[in-house]
Amino acid sequence: MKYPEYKQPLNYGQLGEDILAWWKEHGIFEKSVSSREGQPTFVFYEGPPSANGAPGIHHVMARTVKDIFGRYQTLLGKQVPRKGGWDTHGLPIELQVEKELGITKEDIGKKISVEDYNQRCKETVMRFKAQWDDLTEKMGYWVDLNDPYVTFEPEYIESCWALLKKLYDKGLLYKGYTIQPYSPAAGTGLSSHELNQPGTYKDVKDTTIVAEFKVVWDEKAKQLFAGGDESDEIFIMAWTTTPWTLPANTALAVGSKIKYVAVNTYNPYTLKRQIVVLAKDRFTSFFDLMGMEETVGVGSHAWARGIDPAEVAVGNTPRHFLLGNELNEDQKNEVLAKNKLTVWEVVEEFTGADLVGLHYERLFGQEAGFPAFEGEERAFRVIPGDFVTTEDGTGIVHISPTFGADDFRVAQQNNIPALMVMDDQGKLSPIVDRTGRYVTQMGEFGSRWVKNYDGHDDTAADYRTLDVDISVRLKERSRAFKVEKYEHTYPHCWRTDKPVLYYPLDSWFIKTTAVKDRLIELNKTINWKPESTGTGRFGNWLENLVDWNLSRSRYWGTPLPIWRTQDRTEEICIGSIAELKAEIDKAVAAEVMTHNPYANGEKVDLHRPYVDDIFLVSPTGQPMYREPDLIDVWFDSGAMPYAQWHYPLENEGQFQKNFPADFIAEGVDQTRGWFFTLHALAVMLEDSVAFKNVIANGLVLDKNGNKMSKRLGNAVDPFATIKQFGPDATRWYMIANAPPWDNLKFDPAGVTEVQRRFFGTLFNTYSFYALYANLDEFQTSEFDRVPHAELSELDRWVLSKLQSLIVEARGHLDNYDPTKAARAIQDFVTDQLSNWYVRLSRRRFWKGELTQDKRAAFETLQECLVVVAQLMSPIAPFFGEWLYKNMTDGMRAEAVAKNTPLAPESVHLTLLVEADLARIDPKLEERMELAQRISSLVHGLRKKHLLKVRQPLSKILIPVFNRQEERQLSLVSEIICNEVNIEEVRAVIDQGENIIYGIKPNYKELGKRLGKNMKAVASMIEALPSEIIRQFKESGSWLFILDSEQAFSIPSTEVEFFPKSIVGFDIAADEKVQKAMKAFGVPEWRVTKDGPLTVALDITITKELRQKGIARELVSRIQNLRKERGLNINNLIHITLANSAPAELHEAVASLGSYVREETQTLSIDFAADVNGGSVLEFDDYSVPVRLEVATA
RNA sequence: GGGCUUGUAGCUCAGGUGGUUAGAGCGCUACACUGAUAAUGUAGAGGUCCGUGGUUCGAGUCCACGCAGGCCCA
Repeated sequence: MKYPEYKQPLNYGQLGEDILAWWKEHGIFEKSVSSREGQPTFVFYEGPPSANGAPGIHHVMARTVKDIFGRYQTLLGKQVPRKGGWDTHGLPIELQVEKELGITKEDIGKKISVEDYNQRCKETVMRFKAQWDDLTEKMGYWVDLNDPYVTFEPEYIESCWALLKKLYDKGLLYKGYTIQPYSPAAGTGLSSHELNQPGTYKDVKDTTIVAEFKVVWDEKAKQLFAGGDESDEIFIMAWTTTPWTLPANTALAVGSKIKYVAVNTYNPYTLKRQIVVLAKDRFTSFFDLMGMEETVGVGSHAWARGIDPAEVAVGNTPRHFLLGNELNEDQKNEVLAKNKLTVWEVVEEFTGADLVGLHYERLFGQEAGFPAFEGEERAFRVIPGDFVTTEDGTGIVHISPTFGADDFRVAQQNNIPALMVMDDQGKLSPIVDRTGRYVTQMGEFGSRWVKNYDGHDDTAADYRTLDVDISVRLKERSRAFKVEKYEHTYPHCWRTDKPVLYYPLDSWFIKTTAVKDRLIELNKTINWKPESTGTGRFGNWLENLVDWNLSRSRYWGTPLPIWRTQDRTEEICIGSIAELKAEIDKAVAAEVMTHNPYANGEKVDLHRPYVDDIFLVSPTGQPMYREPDLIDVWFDSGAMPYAQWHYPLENEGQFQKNFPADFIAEGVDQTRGWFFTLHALAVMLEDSVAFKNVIANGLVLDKNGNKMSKRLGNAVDPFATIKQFGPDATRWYMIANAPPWDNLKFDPAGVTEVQRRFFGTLFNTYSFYALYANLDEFQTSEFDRVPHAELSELDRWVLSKLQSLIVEARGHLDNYDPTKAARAIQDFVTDQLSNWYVRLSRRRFWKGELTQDKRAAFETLQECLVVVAQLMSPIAPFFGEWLYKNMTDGMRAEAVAKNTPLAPESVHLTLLVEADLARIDPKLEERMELAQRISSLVHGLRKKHLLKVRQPLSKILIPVFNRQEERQLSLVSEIICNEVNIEEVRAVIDQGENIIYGIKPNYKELGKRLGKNMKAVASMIEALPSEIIRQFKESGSWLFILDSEQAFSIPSTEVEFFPKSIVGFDIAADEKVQKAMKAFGVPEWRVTKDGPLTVALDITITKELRQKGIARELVSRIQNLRKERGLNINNLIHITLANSAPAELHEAVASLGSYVREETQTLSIDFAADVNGGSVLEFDDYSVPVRLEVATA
């Protein structure tokens, strides 16, 4: 059986399709799982994509990463089940449906029933499934598409319910509130989508206030204001555009790194002396520098004309000597002469972190008739807030946890209570009710509207907003620093045009904070690629964890399985369909429901609206209604380890076997999505990680680094790409070009390059092998091979490199670094295998009979190709398969009969070779590298001095340091000779005085020991004359005296010696001198060096060499002629050259004719007067007519 | 605004623990080679290693502060 041969260029797209068809026909994917039955499992979780849009090129990237490790682990012998999945719920689908129907959320239940709406969602969500499946196949992503989990199926939802109930039973599911945009006028919450409608943000003029919060003079305050005492009234200033939230204030937030100052000054309204605290950067917004230009700091001060500091100096501590407590009328006018305060003195400076922990007095306390509240003792503290800036205000933010999302979050993190009061029904509520007015308990402001929600004529002269009244009260009490109208943009309800409030609305939560420490602890056991995503992005997220808000007020999703009585005293969490049915039966019995809709085994749909029509009955006989929320879709996907098996309702064994995952991979944008929900649920439900290894891959951008979008037209079509370049080049490019976790700039030119450089080279190498193996009708066998010890130096070298490659590639893949693996494979194939091994071995493949040496060459190359096929197959599954099959199909029958490693019909069913460490020979690899470097240097010399490679030269001379190096060199000298066409490599060993050395300090060693004296000593070393260098080298150390003071003995290990010249010729010698010497028969040398390696080339061309050169020229010309004529490699020919050829050609044929004939498959070379009808051979200096005749066989 | 991340040749990327000449591939230019030939070899041009400070005898590498791009969060 012959090795298949192919025409150039290979059609890679077609190759992909052919292999795909073959896989399908032979069920290779199924076999790759079933053939590993009983072996250890490698668990992989598929992060479910949503099929409501067409797949893009970035999906090819993400799925290549996933696919690589499934295939790789299969090669290692593990069983890798890959259950596919679809994410089907969520807002994007709802929005798409609404867009297509031309409706809004408002219309649901009116223009369209919830039932029809959800039906439409269900149809929409799988619309692109066929395209997805198609891409999955074509790109070679192996995942089970026949039995995927689908999140909208009743069994899946039921599992989610069961898990929710588990959490509920553990007390981890509770109802609380979050701060959301709320329209009191419409009485409804607004989604961020609604808030982003055009025209909702409007410019409005509001009363704003810089309020003053009085610091409590406790230990912390004493520490911070060391120079002050209790009589100094110290205030923290905070600005707000919503003064109505001030009575709900419970904390003040500062930026930890922001600098703050305390300023001794006067209250602008009451003119009482006071110390105020604000951000240093905001100082000049409130205080006039009075002509000072320097930056303010402690001790900076200014006072207005007419105020003599001595006159007012009655302060009782040294810090306050400038300002007195009272001002006379003139002074008051001075202080207020400008919009900013003109009398001030900076007394302290600190960072926000210093301020944290200060206590202050409640602005509207019980003494003023405002209500007490729960947790009050924990309130009124300064806390850090990451959102604090110094762009406006005072650099200190007033926190009211009930009326701001940041406020709420930062309060929760710092254990700050919200100010809640009991409403009429005995329920805790914020100080503003749902209609937008203060609750009655709010003292003098009770029942006031916080904004104009009741339709007052706000242009009337007597109209006073609550904001204004609160500000007036604060001014009177010396608690206001600045009150002014301020224009800013503020969101408004798109339906009522009234201002939106940020308001606490009911929500269900999972108490993730209860397991925060465990989440953090277990996260540390996860192998994140890249590590920084785990420690940084994910780790920080866990450190700042808040409870998981599950509630979504939507239609298409998993409903919350909780039913409650109207008075909220009784509730039930349903954990299964069976339980639901049982509860319905009870409800029917109690006549809460008329009948059980599931009684007769009808198909259960747990979506809305069906579940909303189910009413249950409480133990006390009250009817119970379902909490109307849906749950966060991220719960769906985070629940897939359980719900994909319908666990915990069944399949416990399946679940246990597949939990946790060994490996998952998704985009880095999933960090707080899927990665988190998987982790959170696993920790809460199983006290375990959900995945042990994870790759968080980056984005795929266009070639200019811009995000791809259909709108911009720069999106790359994955189908077209795969068709054009084939799946393998596409995958290989994506993996080899940049690590998956970096963003990839997708440039089709890069795919072309990969195709040419890597796949093209590999294909050429295969074609080369196939061509000559077929000519010799050679077929490798797994047995009966040339013993390793009898292989040539080059064979053993490439096999050593191959073993090193196996070690390296496996190591990288074990470490989840496919990029390094791909690059290592690529470098081996292009640089080592093709450009060195094959190039230098070509003759062995085509020359003569099938000798042992030729067999050795075939077997070596065969082994390399088969191993490369295996190693590359996880990344380039189609080409790897193609190469494997081409290389081994002819051996299959025997392999199957003897059950050898090559028995599997597909590379993806094989077991990956282990490196044979005994075949790794570091010395051999080292000397081959030496040969490569020397060859490169000689090529360089030839090029520089216009000496064609075809012209043989007699020798090169290489100085070596010792016998060991000499031996290394001698072992590869033949290879060097062949490669650069010279006849001898001569090593010159240091024997006495024949080599002159240069010297270079080893800065690393020297610097370590000498420190700052290093430079001086180094320059002394460099200045050493060559006689001293020789003595230094021989004695092993040398003494250097610095400034006649310090002596340093430098051992030879701290310097490097290198051969500078060899006695007999000199690197530095002028070429003219050399030419003169040539006249006296001295060989002419050309010398070059690279680091410690020096090469001298004898460029003398003797008559004999000249003849050999001509013979080679002749061979080359005849070969060209053969090719021109389209002759086959095994055609024999006769050559007739014109008599007119120069004498040297006659002589060359006479002396080297047999060599020429052998090289060119020529039976005879003759000279004749007449070669009519022939061609012309063009030599450098002349041309010769020639006639070529094909010998008849 | 915060967290994370990236910034090295025209382009895509390498550059353990700091060490004095910063590399590769592609592209470009020139030359060479020619039974793997739409391949290959050699050489050349091409760099403020994002910037500014600092640590150090010595910084692409370590530290601080910035700038620019990206992602997530607000």
